[in-house]
Amino acid sequence: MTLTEEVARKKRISESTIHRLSLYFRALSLLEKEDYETVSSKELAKREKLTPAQVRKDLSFFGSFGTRGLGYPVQELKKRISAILGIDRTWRVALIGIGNIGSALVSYKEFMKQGFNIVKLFDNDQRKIGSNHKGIVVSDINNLAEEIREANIQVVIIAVPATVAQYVVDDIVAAGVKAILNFAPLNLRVPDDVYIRNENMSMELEYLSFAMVNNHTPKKVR
Amino acid sequence: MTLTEEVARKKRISESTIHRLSLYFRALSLLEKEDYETVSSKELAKREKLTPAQVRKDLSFFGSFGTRGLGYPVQELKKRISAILGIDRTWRVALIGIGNIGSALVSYKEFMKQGFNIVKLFDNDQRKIGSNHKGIVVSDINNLAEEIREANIQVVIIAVPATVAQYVVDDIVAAGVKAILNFAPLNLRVPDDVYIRNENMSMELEYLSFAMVNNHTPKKVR
DNA sequence: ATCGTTTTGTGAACCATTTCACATTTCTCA
DNA sequence: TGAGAAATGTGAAATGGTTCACAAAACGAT
Ligand SMILES: NC(=O)c1ccc[n+]([C@@H]2O[C@H](COP(=O)([O-])OP(=O)(O)OC[C@H]3O[C@@H](n4cnc5c(N)ncnc54)[C@H](O)[C@@H]3O)[C@@H](O)[C@H]2O)c1
Ligand SMILES: NC(=O)c1ccc[n+]([C@@H]2O[C@H](COP(=O)([O-])OP(=O)(O)OC[C@H]3O[C@@H](n4cnc5c(N)ncnc54)[C@H](O)[C@@H]3O)[C@@H](O)[C@H]2O)c1
Repeated sequence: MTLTEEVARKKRISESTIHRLSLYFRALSLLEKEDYETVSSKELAKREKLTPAQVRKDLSFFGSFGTRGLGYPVQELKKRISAILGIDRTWRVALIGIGNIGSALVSYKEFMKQGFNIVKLFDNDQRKIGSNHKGIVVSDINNLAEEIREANIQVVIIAVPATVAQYVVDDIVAAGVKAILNFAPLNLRVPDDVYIRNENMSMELEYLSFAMVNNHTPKKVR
Repeated sequence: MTLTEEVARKKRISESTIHRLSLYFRALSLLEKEDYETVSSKELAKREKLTPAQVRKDLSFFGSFGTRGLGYPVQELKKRISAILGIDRTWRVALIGIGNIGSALVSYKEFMKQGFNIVKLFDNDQRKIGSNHKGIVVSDINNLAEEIREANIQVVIIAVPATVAQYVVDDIVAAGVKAILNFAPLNLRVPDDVYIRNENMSMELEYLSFAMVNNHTPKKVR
């Protein structure tokens, strides 16, 4: 068990903290490009609309990375956070459903930059199977289990219609995949040892709608 | 001021509660299709991986919609929630940046179903301006302010490269738009009276990565 | 070397959200 | 009509997350 792992278990790092690590990582990437050597919790907070105390507390869960009076070393902190998030490596990703959203995702370069390499595509449409997207040939969903295992896939992105998503997930789980990012708007059943996250775009639009109709003044904006 | 508005102000409804209303709405739509007349907080909770107490508490912020011993009337509750969320009406939406993700979003039927009608498209690429997507002709970004006002746009979706997103947002804000959904991976500056939400896909992948590397056992899964 | 300034790291206090637990209501069936 | 079962609605307790406030550390200027 790594140190980070130990910490995460003991202190029960919250989902919000993890999400904010993503924000810090993004801000640090920019600061690095802008040739900053160090950055204070104040500046980091300002850039992501958070509070300095929040930044320091989040980081303190994982160690003590800063220098009092100076701030945090940009490059070093960025490396540390990427290690904590597990994006200091590459993950082998498969994408299932090469339709509207699937095709967009294949072309999304940010994923690759953060270590998520899409190396397999699957669909069940004969017109799509065999076609080439960004150098990857679309495989037949019927060969899912076999090809997932052969290609050593660790993460699967689901971009199929909601009506078939549960069947597809069942197959993915059976093939041994433990991490799933789901774009279909429904709650998928998976065993306890499989991590699944949902990307639900309607939710954010509905939040905007609620805010407008109710004149909502939330304590915090994400 | 509506009743709902009053409630939202006084009790300071949390972001999590609002997000869960979206989940309830989704579950109720399905229950309606399955011809359920009523549903208990227990069943609703099970379908969205929440607790019955959570469901009841959330709903109780807005009124008392159920019948003891019976549960909640499916159709009625669905209507109530859509009124609370402000999706019992249509919103006029413009989409800016008709690239990979933009094109996918234009074709996404769920938005329309929930009252978000994409009625305007903008881009700055001459090859795209004038082209037709799902019956909508792409406008020149240079006419943004004028056309946004003319078309009475209330919500804007941003799908342009991160490098230009701030400029685009500034123009949108100047045109009087008060609600923005942003897909570019950066924190955009907007005045306090403008609602902005970010859709950040890397965040969820990074969460999965963190979970795998750290053997994370969160209290709650979204 | 010392002083004033800056900024981290972190318990403790505070605040928000979730869960508990139960009185209350309604329904069903005898 | 009454008894038992089901399930809501909601204060109160428990838990979890954020902010405060300050001691400690490091730096730069003199
Ligand atoms: N389009 C969007 O912008 C958008 C946004 C958010 C969420 N989503 C969700 O993403 C999913 C896909 O949406 P879309 O607009 O890309 O739809 P789409 O119809 O364009 O694409 C779906 C793809 O899945 C393939 N497919 C169907 N059944 C399959 C199966 N059993 N195995 C493998 N592949 C199969 C189809 O051949 C098609 O290529 C839907 O669940 C949708 O709700 C879409
Ligand atoms: N592709 C994805 O799956 C994906 C996923 C998540 C987020 N995003 C984000 O969404 C944004 C768009 O990504 P994409 O992959 O669709 O890129 P893209 O390059 O395919 O599309 C961008 C579009 O914006 C247009 N554009 C550029 N400058 C403009 C301007 N000043 N005014 C109006 N239009 C302008 C371009 O002509 C192009 O059509 C990026 O910020 C990206 O990070 C993309």
